[in-house]
Amino acid sequence: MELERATNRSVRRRNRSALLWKLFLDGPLTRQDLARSTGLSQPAVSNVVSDLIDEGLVTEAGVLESDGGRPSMRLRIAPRFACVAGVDVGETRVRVELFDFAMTLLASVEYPLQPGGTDPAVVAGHVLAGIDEVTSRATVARAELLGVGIGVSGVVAQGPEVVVHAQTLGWDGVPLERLIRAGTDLPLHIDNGAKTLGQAEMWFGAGRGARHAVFALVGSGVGAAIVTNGVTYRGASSSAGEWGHTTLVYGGRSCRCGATGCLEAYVGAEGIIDRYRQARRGRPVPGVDEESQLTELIAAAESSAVAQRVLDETAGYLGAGVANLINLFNPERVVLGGWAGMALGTRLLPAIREAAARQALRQPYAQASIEVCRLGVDAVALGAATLPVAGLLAAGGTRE
Amino acid sequence: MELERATNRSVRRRNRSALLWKLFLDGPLTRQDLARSTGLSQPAVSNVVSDLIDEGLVTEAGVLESDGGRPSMRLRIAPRFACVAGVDVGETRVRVELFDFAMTLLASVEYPLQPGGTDPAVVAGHVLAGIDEVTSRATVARAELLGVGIGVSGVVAQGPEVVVHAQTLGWDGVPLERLIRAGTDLPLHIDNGAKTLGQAEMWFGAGRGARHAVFALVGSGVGAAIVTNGVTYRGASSSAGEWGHTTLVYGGRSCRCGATGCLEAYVGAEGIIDRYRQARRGRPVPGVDEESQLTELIAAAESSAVAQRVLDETAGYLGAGVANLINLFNPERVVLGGWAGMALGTRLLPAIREAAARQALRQPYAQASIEVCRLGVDAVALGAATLPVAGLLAAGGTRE
DNA sequence: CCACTTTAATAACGGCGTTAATTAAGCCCT
DNA sequence: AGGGCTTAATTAACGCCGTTATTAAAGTGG
Repeated sequence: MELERATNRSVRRRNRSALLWKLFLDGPLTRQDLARSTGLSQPAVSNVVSDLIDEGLVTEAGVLESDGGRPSMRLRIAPRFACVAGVDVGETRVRVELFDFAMTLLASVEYPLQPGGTDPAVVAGHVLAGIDEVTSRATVARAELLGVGIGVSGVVAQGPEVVVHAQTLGWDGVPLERLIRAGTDLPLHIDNGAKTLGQAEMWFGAGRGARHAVFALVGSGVGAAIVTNGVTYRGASSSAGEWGHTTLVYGGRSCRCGATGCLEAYVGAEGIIDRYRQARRGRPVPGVDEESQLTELIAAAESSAVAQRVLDETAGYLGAGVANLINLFNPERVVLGGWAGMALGTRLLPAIREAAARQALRQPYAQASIEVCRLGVDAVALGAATLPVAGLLAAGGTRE
Repeated sequence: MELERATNRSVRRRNRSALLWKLFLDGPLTRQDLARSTGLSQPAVSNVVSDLIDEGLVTEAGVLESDGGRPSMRLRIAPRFACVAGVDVGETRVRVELFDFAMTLLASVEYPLQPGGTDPAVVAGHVLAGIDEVTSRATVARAELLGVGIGVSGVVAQGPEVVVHAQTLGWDGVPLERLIRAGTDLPLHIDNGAKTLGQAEMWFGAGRGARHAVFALVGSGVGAAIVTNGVTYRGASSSAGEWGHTTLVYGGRSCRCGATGCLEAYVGAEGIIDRYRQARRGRPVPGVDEESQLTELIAAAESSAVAQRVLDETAGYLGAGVANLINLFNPERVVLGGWAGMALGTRLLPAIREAAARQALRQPYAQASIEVCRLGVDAVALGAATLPVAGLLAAGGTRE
């Protein structure tokens, strides 16, 4: 347990934080709303709010209509208070986006990556160039930039210095933080891309309002973000949620991670396409890349029994994988995302639910709804950008 | 996020809680120790401590030697402050234990259960009778009893009223809380037995000092307790950690839960023995119950290649199951427990580690140590008894 | 017995939320 | 237009509680 000590000042910090979170997620709200929902007294709310307004974190935004009685003032997070950058280091591209404090997109750039091995220094260069690019396009000064959040598709090990392991990028122990730090002194928040996407869905998408949710991301790789008690679960070294490499078929297909029977080897885009190829007795699947091949498979399922069977099997594997998440985490919500997950989701959702119902225990299954994500793949950058914001809100709006 | 408001009073409650936890887990300690470790000023510590002493929660316990300077006073949780009862509702017995506030065992009783279907009312009766029995044996008055913690082997769904689903007991939706509540007005804390055992190991056993740990329990059934950030993770309806019914062998052996390929069907005692029986071409395994049959199997492995192979396979399955926990939770520690887990553990640990290393991702695997539990099977009751204590400590020592 | 050291307790101070009482700012009705 | 009513926001008095600075207590060693 090991609680931290509390002082009188920490009371204020905590209440500032509570009001800021509330306004950020549910705003605009009136002082009365805040008092009611937090349980604070009205004077306390007024006091804190007036500080927040003075500091530019919050602004008044028009009065509400009233039918008798003084009309109440709507309060909201000040969009102009600061900006944040969000970066998506994906398998095929680096995408940098700039947001204001209300998470409105101000500008974005994208740098394609060569498939296969990618030089970490090149990626770091793209990140730095991207930040320069979006800030200059939106004419945002360095001082207005609160921080940079970076979502990387791979295992992001937090420690004294963030180190990234990403098989699909050919990275093993890349000190990405150090590489980027060399070019900027902005606060950096580096995290796994699945986790940042989960964060985005949590705040603005299918996760809103849930305390316990699991975001199952299916793309070329397979990962998950686990939100427990409203907070992304990271584990000892921040690599929790590696769902794709859990064993689903003991002794089964070999996976690029070196193990056998991993979920990813069955329901990752590559695995699906490879199973389809095998079902076609080795005939290659038409399409220039995995994305078009998967589209081809889904289209073929309308007429081809073989394609249909492959999809059915995919739903079975995916459903069992989801059932494992439900049994282990007992979430209120399971959200299916990732580009392949979205492509499959709408079509396979009933079959996935059915398979999950078969494999999960009844009680936790009944507690969980299984849905498709709302925000799409670009949400990795949005979620990454929430990291500095979350840090500031949690600290009560004071940059330490 | 939704933080709770903070008031001046909550500062004191929080600091009381911090000092109590510290004393409870690491005591005895001096006021100076407390000030140093919590960061509170010395007067604040003295102030709070003097309240706690007045209220009987803490006692002074002798002075420390000094070589110059006033010797400091050792402080400890007062063992006589209150008592707690811990109950283990297992598959074969109900065990009730009574502890003082320092978790020293004062008395215990055990009531055997008929194998197969068990009447919930009978169990509730045993619990109530057990509480009467241990309190009268230890001559503890009702008012001294802080509460009762109950660990049940099954899914314990927290809600407005606790409901238990336990296949091995033949229970489906049993309102155990209501049944027990009918016979007592003591504060009741009902939880899954694996979780209470994990709690016990966390405070007094193999989990001490870890922030992120997973307790893998293997008995007749298979379960897990997941501790994240020092707190047992419960999920939306408190049924998180149902590791035994995660799919490990897609389409594999059928499990008593109705699904196929569950981990429990392979490494639960029943599953192991059944696999051994099959390997012996159907010849039954000698032994009157699962426990002796498993012992027989382990003994046979010394000379029999068949038995050896069954154990090796068990280690493989178990290792893969542990690898899944490591990939998903990224714990510092994985603790293997349960009666079958302990019987197998010492012998199979190297093979389990090896299998886990094969199936888990390298980075999270390297973060996790895999160990055997320290406290044994009776720790379910001990862990259950910690529940009322944890509640009191978290509330700063005030019964709400 | 006195100098020195370390622990524990007081005292003065300041931050902050709470309740109760005002003040502000609108609607409605005559 | 202007009182009466309602709701929002601010001000005032009060009390809790941790902090720093100071003093008292309780030892050792020469």
